Amino acid sequence: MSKEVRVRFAPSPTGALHIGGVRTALYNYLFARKHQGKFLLRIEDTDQNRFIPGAEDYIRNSLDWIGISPDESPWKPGDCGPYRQSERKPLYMEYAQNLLDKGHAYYAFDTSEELEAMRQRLTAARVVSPQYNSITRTQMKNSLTLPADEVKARLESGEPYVIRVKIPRKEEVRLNDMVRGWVMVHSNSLDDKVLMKSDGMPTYHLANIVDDHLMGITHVIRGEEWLPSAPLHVLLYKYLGWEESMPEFAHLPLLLKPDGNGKLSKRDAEKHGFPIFPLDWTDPNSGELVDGFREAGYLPEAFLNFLAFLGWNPGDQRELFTLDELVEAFSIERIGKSGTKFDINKAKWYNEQYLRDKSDEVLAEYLQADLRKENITVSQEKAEKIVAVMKERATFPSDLWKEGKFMVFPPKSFDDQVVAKRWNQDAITVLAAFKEKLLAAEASITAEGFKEMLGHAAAEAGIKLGKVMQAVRLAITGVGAGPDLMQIFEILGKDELIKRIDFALENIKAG
RNA sequence: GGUCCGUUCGUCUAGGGGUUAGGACGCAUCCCUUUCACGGAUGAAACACGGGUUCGAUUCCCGUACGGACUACCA
Repeated sequence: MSKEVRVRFAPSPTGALHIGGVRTALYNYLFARKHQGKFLLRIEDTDQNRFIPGAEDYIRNSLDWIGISPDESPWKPGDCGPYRQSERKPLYMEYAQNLLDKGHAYYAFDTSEELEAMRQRLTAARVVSPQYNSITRTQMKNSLTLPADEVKARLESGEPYVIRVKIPRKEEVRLNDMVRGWVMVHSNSLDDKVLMKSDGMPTYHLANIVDDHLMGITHVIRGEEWLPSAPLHVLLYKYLGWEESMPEFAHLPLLLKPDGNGKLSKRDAEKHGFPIFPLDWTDPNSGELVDGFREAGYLPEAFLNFLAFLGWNPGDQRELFTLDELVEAFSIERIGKSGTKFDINKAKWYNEQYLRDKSDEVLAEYLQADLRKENITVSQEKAEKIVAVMKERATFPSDLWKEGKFMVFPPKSFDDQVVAKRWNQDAITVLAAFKEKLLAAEASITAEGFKEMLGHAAAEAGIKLGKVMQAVRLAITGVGAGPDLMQIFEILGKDELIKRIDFALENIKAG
């Protein structure tokens, strides 16, 4: 039996968690659950300049919202803590030193100005890729070019330095990606990446290898943007002597813009008017608010289902999956290779499916919440009746109220087009007759009863009901379309109907 | 520019040497119906291009084109 599967989601707390990040987290979660493994969350906050307060909570809340909370995290530590890289700072130097000792890394003292000068020089010399590598490092200020005693002196004097990996000049690095198969790259296209920064923090490259190793990570599932640096990571595992336990890699296809091409970005959300972040986020610096799926009315189960299908499919024709069903069906082999354009229509469709699946009782709660905001009180019984007839046409819970206001408020005006087309003497006659019947009727009438009464009113006047039905709807709701009218009658009740008929008869001008 | 990755209906995708190239969203038409919606039915709609390999290629190989990612003391 192989060892326990352990995967991690490792976001940077630099702002709102992008939807692509949420998907990465989801796939990690699904993979872990599928294999009875553990899903951990590690905060990659080695860049202290980019730290944004609140971002960590945002990540936590986002994952909680869709029900994929990590088994181990900063707020639920397991045996491999701490789970924030900033708190693991003392750990990394040991491994950098190990690399230094083995000759796989070296000290570099170049200032950012010197680095910039080097790049400009190379660019001017038309070097195809100006980088710090096996060629250029011979002309820079580092422990490979400087005399040993000078290196020692610089280090002892407290001069800032970084530690760089020494990439071999000629070596083929290969890795077997679970999504893409064998990927090969020549070491001469890699550069001597910084491993330890001058502030004593590791860079992502060192930290992720050390932490994944220490945390027993078996599979690294991350975005495709990491693929180019994966060979470096493979090299690092090798140099650290961890080749045997190196995790497997799976690089996920990117989420693309809905129009044209390119990576999905915040701009697209603004441009198209739909969210690309799970929850609302207020930038603490600019105060700018970006919309979240949750606040826009997406149900977590719909969002989850939608997200799961962005780059993965079960191989059969099912579309609707609960989290548990996703776990059951998930496999990395079924993740696609190509980038995925973001289609908000599909997300809406998922939302409609899940919305309709909810009980009237639950839906009534959404309605009641909206009603409370407007200081309107209706009985739970009535709220449930309203949502029962409204839910077939709602995309978001807020539509229940937005589209169903006539259930509470009588119309003040009437749709001109419908008036022009349907409002005529027959309609007035039937409505008047219907009102008379209502006046004489019992207090409580069912939809069936209303239908019968209205039918009689029309028949007695010698008018076909179908001819005036829409005019009746107009009189009662103000518009020409909506749910079953008799159901509406039942919800409104006899007295309210009489009032509305009176108002309509007095206020609608014949077309 | 360089390195790497990718390319089936508008979109998400299934498939994979011989298929009427399947499904879903969206779109259109029809049915249901008191309207709209739901639901049902039907339809339009795709293998980027060029060479190979092969009896046969959308499928395998190589190019080309196009797209993307990466190319920081950011992750």
